[in-house]
Amino acid sequence: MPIIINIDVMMAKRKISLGDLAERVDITPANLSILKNGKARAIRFSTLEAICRELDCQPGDIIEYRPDDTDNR
Amino acid sequence: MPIIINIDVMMAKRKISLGDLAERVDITPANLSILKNGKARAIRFSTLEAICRELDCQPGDIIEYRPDDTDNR
DNA sequence: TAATATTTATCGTTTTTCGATAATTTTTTA
DNA sequence: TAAAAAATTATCGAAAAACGATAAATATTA
Repeated sequence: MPIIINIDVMMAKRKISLGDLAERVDITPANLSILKNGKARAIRFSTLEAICRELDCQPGDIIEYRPDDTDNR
Repeated sequence: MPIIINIDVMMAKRKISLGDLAERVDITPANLSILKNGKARAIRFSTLEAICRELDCQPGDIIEYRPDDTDNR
């Protein structure tokens, strides 16, 4: 799946742990971990909003589309 | 909800209609319309991927977090 | 105004989030 | 290096939501 989730960089910038971010986003650490590590297949905008709010960033900072090389158009 | 979906700009850039984009993304025009007009509450990464692929853009080009003014942090 | 495109709505099915929880693994710290 | 803490992974069930199919309404275009 060439949608890449990268929350780690912003977390490092904000110096916030997964546990703390989970608490502020109001989601369990287990579920945030799943999302953070690219195991989720979708995301609710309410969750995305909370993450962006707490990390003070844009969706584009944590979600990337990386076309695979076979997909040249 | 301060997550703003803006697919129109990229569609205009690529000169593609909603119907055509829907077909290429393999989703019904009705559902793409819902997504495009901010009526959806979530998105599957598979759908986001297909949209980015067909519009040749990044998630950040079509999804924006706009904090509301009461939300000053 | 007629044709076409888009939006809105409803229903049912399927998918997926997410909580709760526990176990496992990794990382940090003393 | 051993213990503690944090993060990851897994499972189950409930709730939410995507999405298809379809039709109707509205808007746009020719």
